[in-house]
Amino acid sequence: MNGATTSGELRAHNRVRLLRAVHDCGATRTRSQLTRDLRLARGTASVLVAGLAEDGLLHEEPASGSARGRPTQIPGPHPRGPLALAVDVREDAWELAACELGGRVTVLDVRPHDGTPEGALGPLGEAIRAHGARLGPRVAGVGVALAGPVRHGGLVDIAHLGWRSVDVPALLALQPSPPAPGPSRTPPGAPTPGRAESGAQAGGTRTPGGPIVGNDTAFAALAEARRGRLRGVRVGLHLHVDFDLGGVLVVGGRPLDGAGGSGAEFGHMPLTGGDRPCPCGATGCWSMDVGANALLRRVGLAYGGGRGREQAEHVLATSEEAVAANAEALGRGIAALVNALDPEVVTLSGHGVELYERAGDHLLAACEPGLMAIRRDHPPEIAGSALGWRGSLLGAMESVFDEFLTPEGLDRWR
Amino acid sequence: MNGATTSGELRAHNRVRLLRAVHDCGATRTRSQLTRDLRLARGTASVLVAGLAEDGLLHEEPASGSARGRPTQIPGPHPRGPLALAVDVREDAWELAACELGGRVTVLDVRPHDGTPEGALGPLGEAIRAHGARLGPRVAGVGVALAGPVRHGGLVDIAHLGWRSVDVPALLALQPSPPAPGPSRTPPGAPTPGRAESGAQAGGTRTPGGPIVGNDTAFAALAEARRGRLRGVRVGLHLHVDFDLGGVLVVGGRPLDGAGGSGAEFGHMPLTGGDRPCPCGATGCWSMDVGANALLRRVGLAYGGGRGREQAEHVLATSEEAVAANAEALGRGIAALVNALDPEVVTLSGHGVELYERAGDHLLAACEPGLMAIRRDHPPEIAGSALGWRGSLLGAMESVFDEFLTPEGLDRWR
DNA sequence: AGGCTTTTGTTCACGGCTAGAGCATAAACT
DNA sequence: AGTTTATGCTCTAGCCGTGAACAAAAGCCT
Repeated sequence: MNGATTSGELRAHNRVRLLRAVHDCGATRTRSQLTRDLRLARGTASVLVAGLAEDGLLHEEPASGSARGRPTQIPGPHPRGPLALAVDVREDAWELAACELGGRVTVLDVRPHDGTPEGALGPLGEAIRAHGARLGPRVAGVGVALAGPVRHGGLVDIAHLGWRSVDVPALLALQPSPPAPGPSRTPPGAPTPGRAESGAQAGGTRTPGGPIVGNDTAFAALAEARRGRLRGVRVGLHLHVDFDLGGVLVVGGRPLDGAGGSGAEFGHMPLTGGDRPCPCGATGCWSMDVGANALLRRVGLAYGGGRGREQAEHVLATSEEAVAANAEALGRGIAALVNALDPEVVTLSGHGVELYERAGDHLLAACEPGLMAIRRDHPPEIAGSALGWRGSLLGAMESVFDEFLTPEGLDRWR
Repeated sequence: MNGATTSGELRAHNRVRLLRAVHDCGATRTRSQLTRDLRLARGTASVLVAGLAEDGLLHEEPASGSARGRPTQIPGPHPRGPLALAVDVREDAWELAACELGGRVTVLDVRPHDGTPEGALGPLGEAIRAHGARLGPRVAGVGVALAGPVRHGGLVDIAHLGWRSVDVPALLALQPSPPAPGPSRTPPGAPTPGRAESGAQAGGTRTPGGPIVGNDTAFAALAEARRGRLRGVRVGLHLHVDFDLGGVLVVGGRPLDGAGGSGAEFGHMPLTGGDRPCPCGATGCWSMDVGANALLRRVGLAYGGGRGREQAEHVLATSEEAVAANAEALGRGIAALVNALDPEVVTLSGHGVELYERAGDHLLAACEPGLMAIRRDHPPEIAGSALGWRGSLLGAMESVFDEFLTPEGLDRWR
């Protein structure tokens, strides 16, 4: 990603590499293993670990198993080290968790809400601020997953809930308060040297000092890339089925966000030949034919507005026909995307896992004829998510650590 | 991209950065400008330039304009420096060129061919070998653009020409001959330390020691990203219209290739609701409705097989109706891709430029209703390519320099 | 139990790298 | 002709990772 050009940046770069390695393996590997993984000299690793422990970023504990030589230690999260606050906001409830380096999750709060921006985000903001005050400077950042396209700056649209350009950071009241008027330490005209200027995040967008707001599908894909079925996969396609369908390409371990921050919208391509108007404003979107809303519509029940999760699950469990129709629509769209993008693996999360388990044959049968001949020889593997419904929350965490585990992020730590 | 971890890699990394900067600016910037661009100390730049000149990679010439202080020099290609051989193979002819660092192109040969693999690639291979022998060790690599999906290893399918798994490196006879039996300097079991193992290229695929074979659209997109309208654009969409339609996403300056090397196939998604079987094996592909073949079909002329370029150009110039239909199909597909991927700019090359000039209103009118409401506020700019029909050739060059301008690539230079 | 082997952590001299200061150079400006 | 300005060159200082030598801490063998 980056590249050090001076000796000083070298050190910073290797600190990041080491912390990232600890985080990515879930704090399971020993110091000597990490030394080999990163091709460091033992002396270098020694200095790095000592420095990071000194800075309250790492804490070594004895490895449990015992081998032949001198016992090694396992670097893990420091007891007073950085925490990522992660939130998954669904159409009907939200969940808030604190995550250590390495990925251990502690759920702090789960609450249902009424589907309005204020009803959902007001209490959530309070909860975040309360926990933030308690945890103090340990909070390295806040990541928020939402079930709709997110534009840069944190503006969110959830068409079927009636959210239009909802300013999530503002409603969460997590914007840093504007600088108080009066004498300032730094003169107003002074440039801020060495400050990273990119606000782009893999799967999320950040207002400076505020939360990283991202699409749930993109975050689920990010988690899948780091700790799930897409780990080590160079090009993967992740599809998240909830009330509707989200899809995003994962390249080199990160989901692609678009120019405006909202790129995880494969669901809004007309891949299944339908002509039904979509709440998004376009027509015949793939997303109209896959997901809980499509299941409910298929059996003639009311749908939309983020209601009916139980009913949809009932349909999923009982209506062979509705499930097959959903799976077929899913398969046809997958074929189109596989043609275009040639992913190595296609992963399904949310209801996608059940759709694939219960009607995988329908899915594959609908996929096959849509593939180019050259794709049929080596079609991508289609697999259920390894993370289930937890993906979006984990992805929100990863987005925070992605920003923290950089030379600039670490610079801000104490 | 990469990241130095030791002091030695640091030097290699900075050598690459400097050469890349020279190449990317087309050898137009002065040494002092480059020093500032790369945030190097003047002393460091001095050492680097001297080293690169010593190695026959760079040659400084006095800057033409004159300013106040001591005159500075412009680093450019060394007269005996590396050359990229670049080839654009179309359905009916090919073009071979030699390219210096900085991007100056010297066309070496242009020849029509009969559309068969042997007829096209046999003479081309001869030409490449002849020029390769003449230029000797200056040849840093060979890049070949082809009008069809390219799988890793250089297997190419051009459905409408009847090419099926054509082994391009073999037909070009550019595979390195197997090592001669007998005593070898390096013992057979000895590992090759520090050797890069990835064969993946942005927009191309390489057999070790052989040419980099890539899709023409992907190469055109690569060129557009480096020297055209997509320069500096984080997420762009490039569409190349020739006999049919190719499309690829450009992220961070490089077109996305898929897992198997062939990712530039947005043309083979069913975006326009057609049901015509496509030679690719799928049905209703977007590519059926855009391009020279679609124009010819529209007016009832024979099409396919890579024939009829002149007729298609005539239709393009005269048939308002056929052009409008093409432009509308193009617009509808663009809307779908913009929804899904949120590009900052959409660029058109090949016939796409003329389609947009002659029927831009039809294109935009067909695009608009397919967009999500949130995309309509800030739709991406749609622009003709800055490189015209030269893109694929230039992209083939860039793919060679992308591989050469790495620490490993430079290591192999003398 | 005691010595040996194996593996890892620690320390330190060494070479390589870039930054930055000071000086030399070469043009334009006055 | 002297001054100003921008750049190139040279050298020292400081930082970094390497790798070797040594210390430490466990298992293994007799």
